Amino acid sequence: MKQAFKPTESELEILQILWKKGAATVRQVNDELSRHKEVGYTTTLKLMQIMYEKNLVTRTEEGRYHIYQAAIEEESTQKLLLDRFIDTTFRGSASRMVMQALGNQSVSRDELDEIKAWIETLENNQ
Amino acid sequence: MKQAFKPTESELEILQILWKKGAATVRQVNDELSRHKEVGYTTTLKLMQIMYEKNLVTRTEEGRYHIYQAAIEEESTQKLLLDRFIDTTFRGSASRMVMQALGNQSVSRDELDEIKAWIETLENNQ
DNA sequence: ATTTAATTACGAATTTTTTCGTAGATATTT
DNA sequence: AAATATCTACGAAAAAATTCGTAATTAAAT
Repeated sequence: MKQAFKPTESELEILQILWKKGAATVRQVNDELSRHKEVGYTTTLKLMQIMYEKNLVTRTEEGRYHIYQAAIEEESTQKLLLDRFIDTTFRGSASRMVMQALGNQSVSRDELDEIKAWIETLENNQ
Repeated sequence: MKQAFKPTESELEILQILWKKGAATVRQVNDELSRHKEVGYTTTLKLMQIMYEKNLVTRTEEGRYHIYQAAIEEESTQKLLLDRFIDTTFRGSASRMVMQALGNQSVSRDELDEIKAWIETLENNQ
């Protein structure tokens, strides 16, 4: 399945919630969104309808509700966006980006160890 | 220095070129852009004029030309955008993002070693 | 000196993204 | 059963981002 599109920022926020919850109604998504910003119910609804048209999400009718699910995988979407991001922001250099990210103290020692182990795995498989 | 804005995608492309070249005319930027996509001279010009108004770039008049330079630093801009990107795309987990990035074979063995060394430096300084 | 070419300014058109009001349908409560 | 609440559909407005045509200016070429 091809992914012709880039989800917009708002769409991505919604996808995140769906990825986390697995499935949700518009109401649930909107409640979740509302924890971080002001956003009207119909705004979220409309966005999710558009995403449905774009095949970014699927939905099933459950009585009078629509239950939505993400139609694209979290991992492959992340990969797609990551590639694009590295291109546009780091002139294509993944390693420079990684080193920046690691410097930003948001990464704990345990995580650093985990990453180091991961690098070693990669090196051994090459 | 705070950066209230997010440069748009198009603006970022232009900033990249300015960061690389140090300084450039609209013509030079447009030529560079044209290597990857179709884009009219006046389009680039307009974008750069807008960026000038937003103080994303500075310019000096050199005879009849305008010489443009980036007004914001590459590193701090990258940091800002990276943080935002990790938030929106990786639910805030830098390490997950890094591991994705490293898996995407765009990183050579040398770079992996470099990153490993960098991690060790970080760990020793903690 | 005229013509040609290159540059900037300006304004507007176009496209994309985001937001929201209104109406109709269905359930829930009183 | 009337009133109230909740949900979806639809359409349009608003905001943001992108593209480009035209005109004015200046330099370069003939």
